[in-house]
Amino acid sequence: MNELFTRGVEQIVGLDELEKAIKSGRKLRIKLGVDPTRPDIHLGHAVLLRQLRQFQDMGHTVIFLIGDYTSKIGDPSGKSKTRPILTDDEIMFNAQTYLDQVGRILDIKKVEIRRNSEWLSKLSFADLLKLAANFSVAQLIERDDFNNRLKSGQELSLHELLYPLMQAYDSVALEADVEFGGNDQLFNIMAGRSLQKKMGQRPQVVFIAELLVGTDGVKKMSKSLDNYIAITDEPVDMYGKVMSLPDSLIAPYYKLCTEIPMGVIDELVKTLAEGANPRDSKASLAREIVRIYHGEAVALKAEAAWNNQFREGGRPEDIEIFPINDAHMSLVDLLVETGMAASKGEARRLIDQGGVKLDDEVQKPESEPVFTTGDILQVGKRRYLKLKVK
RNA sequence: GCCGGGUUACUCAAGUGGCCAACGAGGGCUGACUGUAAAUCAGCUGACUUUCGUCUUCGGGGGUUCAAAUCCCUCACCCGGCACCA
Repeated sequence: MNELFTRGVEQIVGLDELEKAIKSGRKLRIKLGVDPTRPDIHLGHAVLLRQLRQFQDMGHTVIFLIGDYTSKIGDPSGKSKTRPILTDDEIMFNAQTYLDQVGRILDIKKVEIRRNSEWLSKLSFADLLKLAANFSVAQLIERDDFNNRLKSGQELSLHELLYPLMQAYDSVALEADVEFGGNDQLFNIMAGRSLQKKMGQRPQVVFIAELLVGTDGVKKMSKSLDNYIAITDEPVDMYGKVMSLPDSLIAPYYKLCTEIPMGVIDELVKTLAEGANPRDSKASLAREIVRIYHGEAVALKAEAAWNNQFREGGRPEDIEIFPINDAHMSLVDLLVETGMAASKGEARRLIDQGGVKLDDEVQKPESEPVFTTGDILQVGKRRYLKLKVK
């Protein structure tokens, strides 16, 4: 219970209010807003979603707010550029994909799903002006991204300036008690808190989740940086991506991505510091994470497959079969035809560099193999094809 | 509408008439090493060609020149500023 307010939490504004409310047994309305721009949910999002799940299990109501209206504007959060405006179809598609994935973590049947077009589309211009009167320009441009853009002479549209206002109004419309978000959402969520106050509502508690560092070990996990582990990743990929993490991320990932008790994690960190092999703890981390999203049996299987392929240098179990017509075709052509190389030039390069194997035998530029059914073509460390001569 | 700046390969970014298939960085790929798909090191990273070499590429189109990413004209888009309109 105590961990609920600390583990994976960067900041809570209104912690006292939250504790009191929970003690009183009141059912809380917890808002999570999403701009349905990119559909892949990854472990970084999961930190927050899993926290929500805990609240949900305590009987509180999670409100999943799809920013269908606001996404037509484009949230400026963390963006140096104005986002493109999405079409209705794209929004609907992304939102559905999002919901499907969220269902792996939250009990989606108990989630209240709302769209902010429900109320935002009904606001008149006069309503908007009234709302806008609650904020000063100085307050809005205080925000970092806005400020930076102004200073560096970049474009900042008026409609973007209004974004925090709309998100704040969402909280009013939903009568949210708590709003969740990453730290890039701090400003917007705070705006909601103060607008609620001004409009005579109980101000929402601001719950900011900790950021998860991506697989590169440096930047925050995000799809656009391609350093993410999606919760829909194939088990073996998921396992492998965790194994490829820099050792320094073992503890943070245990803390943010699993429910292993903190005491156990601290113990683990200690043994690592004393020289234990990080691989072993990383392997159990990988297994645990795969287990959460795919189940125990699959996790064990993924581990076995990964060990076989990468630790023991074996082949993966299921190799795709590629049919070829001519057993005497050149290796270069074969590589291009199978898609292992994008061009003949690239195929030659791969061969020159010793990256192409046929049945475990490194192929030299001058070799002219004759292919037979069942031959295993390998490019690099992890691309395999089984040939089938017609 | 006017003035100025910009548009270069996956991304950022150098290059201002021939030495440019185009510096550099990131990314990607391959190899070595490793507990690892990490870190580090090395090589590669437009297409065709065994090699010599040939061809296409620097926002689009047109032109000048023996020769253009580089000069001129024109069009499109982006960024500033100014003006016009309120």
